[in-house]
Amino acid sequence: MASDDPRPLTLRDVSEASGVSEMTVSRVLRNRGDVSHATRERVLEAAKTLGYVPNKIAGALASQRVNLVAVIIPSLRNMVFPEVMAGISGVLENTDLQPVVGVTDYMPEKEERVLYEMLSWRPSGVIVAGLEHTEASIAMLKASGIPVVEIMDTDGKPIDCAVGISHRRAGREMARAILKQGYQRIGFLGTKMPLDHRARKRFEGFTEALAKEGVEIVTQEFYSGGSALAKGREMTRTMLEREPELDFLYYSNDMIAAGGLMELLDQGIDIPGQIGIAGFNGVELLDGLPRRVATMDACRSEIGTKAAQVIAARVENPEAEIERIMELTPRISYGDTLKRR
Amino acid sequence: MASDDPRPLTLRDVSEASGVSEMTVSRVLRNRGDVSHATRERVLEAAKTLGYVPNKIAGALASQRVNLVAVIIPSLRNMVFPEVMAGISGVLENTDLQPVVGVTDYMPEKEERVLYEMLSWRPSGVIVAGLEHTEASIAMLKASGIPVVEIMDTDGKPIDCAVGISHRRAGREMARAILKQGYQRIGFLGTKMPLDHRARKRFEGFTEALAKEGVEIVTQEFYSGGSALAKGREMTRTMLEREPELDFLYYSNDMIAAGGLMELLDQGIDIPGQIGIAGFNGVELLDGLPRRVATMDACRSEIGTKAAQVIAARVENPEAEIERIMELTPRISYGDTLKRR
DNA sequence: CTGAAAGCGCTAACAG
DNA sequence: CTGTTAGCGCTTTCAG
Repeated sequence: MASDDPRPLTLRDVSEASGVSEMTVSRVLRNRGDVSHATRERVLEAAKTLGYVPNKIAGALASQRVNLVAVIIPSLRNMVFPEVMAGISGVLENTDLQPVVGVTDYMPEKEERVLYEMLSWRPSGVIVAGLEHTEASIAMLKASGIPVVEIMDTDGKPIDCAVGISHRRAGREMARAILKQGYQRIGFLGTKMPLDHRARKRFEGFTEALAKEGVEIVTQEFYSGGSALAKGREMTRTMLEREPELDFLYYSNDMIAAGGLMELLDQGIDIPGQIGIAGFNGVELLDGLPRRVATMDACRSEIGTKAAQVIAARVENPEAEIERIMELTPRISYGDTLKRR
Repeated sequence: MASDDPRPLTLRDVSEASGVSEMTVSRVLRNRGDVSHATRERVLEAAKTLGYVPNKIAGALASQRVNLVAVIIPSLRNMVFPEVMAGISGVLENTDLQPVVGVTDYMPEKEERVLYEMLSWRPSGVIVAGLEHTEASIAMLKASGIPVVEIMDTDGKPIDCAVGISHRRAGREMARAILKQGYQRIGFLGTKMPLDHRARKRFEGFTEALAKEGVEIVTQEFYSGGSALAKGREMTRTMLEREPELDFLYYSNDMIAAGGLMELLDQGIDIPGQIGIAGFNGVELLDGLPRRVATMDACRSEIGTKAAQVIAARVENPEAEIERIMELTPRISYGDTLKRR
């Protein structure tokens, strides 16, 4: 323990120290209602010297208001989510709302637990990644009566409202861009994550758009765990050994694409002439690589920003109109690894 | 709103629905005290069909117990911190404690605000990065009467206790290793972050150990913002143009070291013969690079684990002995970029 | 095994 | 401008 005083300070202590009623002390500390300058100073002085920190638990219970926004995401290790968080924080910093993060590790049951835990603090709103949840999670969210924004994905039916991109469309567009440049023998490299619905949807959109042009993926490879860069490299090597005729590699994220780039360069393969590659996310990291890998921006920061704005607006005015689906449009960045005529 | 019922459910609703007193319902829901099987079933049934989520705010106020651990870190964008978080979560998942993250952006005043905000929820413990805090922050932590673990750094005086590594020592050891391999004309590349005390301490330890052998850094370069990989590359190019005679580059983190590696390889420089390089942190990302960059493990995960264990133990038993400074010992990984005789 | 009463520390709603 | 009175929804404590 940093101190041995067993009892934390209360409003009453400040009240006694300053000779002002608890109620007035409370007013001063919250900047609510009119308080004379003199009293205010006395209270502030007393609070400061005592080192009083208000008890939000009691405050929240009494006022029935909690300035917390629950943010539920699959992981913090994937840079995508910290970037979304940054967008959210940026907006909430200008309000009196505060984000609280929960991590699900892509597990629906864990999401359910985290959600239950979070909702039991009666937050003012929830931002949750994805549109796929357990029935119980959906029931809880619906019953909570607070604004819920599902983020990152718009391919599905939101509980309340959604901000994101269509991953199916993203996959389709990348497929079209690749075909348009004349690539024909395409391999896919991704994560072994049945529960990463967004990756799955991109894959589905991708194969679907290829199929429409009569093209099929030649081969595919999936990984899980480990350094994404190393895995991207390994999978690329394996895949090329098996299918030397490939002329394009589509990676489900930029990190493995970067690993693939390393491998191809090592092998002295001409990019994008002999083989083209593309990833997904538009991560900043790519900037320093020997080639600018083609990718598609996932609009991470905008999604965070928009989601937080929606929550803030709804908290401000619960009657506000709601737009069910806010779809952002990612753009392809061709870089140097997807040839352009 | 996901629902239009204005009033969230209370224990009383479950009590009425099940015909059992609120007190007994509370017992069932918390698994406390003996309740007959029959009553328990009735209560659980009622709670489930109603979709009741307990109100922790009220519970915490009444019981004077909050199962939250405040974790205060400078940033989520630097992979180091998510990894520490993972260590913390891993331990806390087996307790009834829950981490709540606050981000300071390396700003002492923001740390103070975040801390105030967090402490006002009366958490059971605090884990905070670094040993440098504002006076007010220190006062708050001391007055809180809860366990405080300062992490990542042990070069200084902890408020309560600390778990980390000595960055000064880390810098010194790397300097010795470099000198020992015969490198003499050394450049330093780092972040322009006066407030990143750990980076500063590493730098100080580094130059100090060089000085002891009569060696001085030939040149240095600092960056801020942008893609670390790209910056590492740029700084390296700039530095080599200015000082072509350099034979070693010490980078303050692995990302910029990786960027540097890219640049050196591009220029066809022999690594580690003509120029050796080293970074810091031991990030997983390095695994996929064309060369294994020399680095030093920052013990990120262990720090998180240990810190959480300390908190859990102290919450369990507030009288427990405390070890003021728990210093972990990072090891140099030579990789392929720091020659070994 | 179950229930009734009394708060936890704060704020809403009134009175002055 | 300041104070008083009732709770917020739960748990603690003590009686059955």
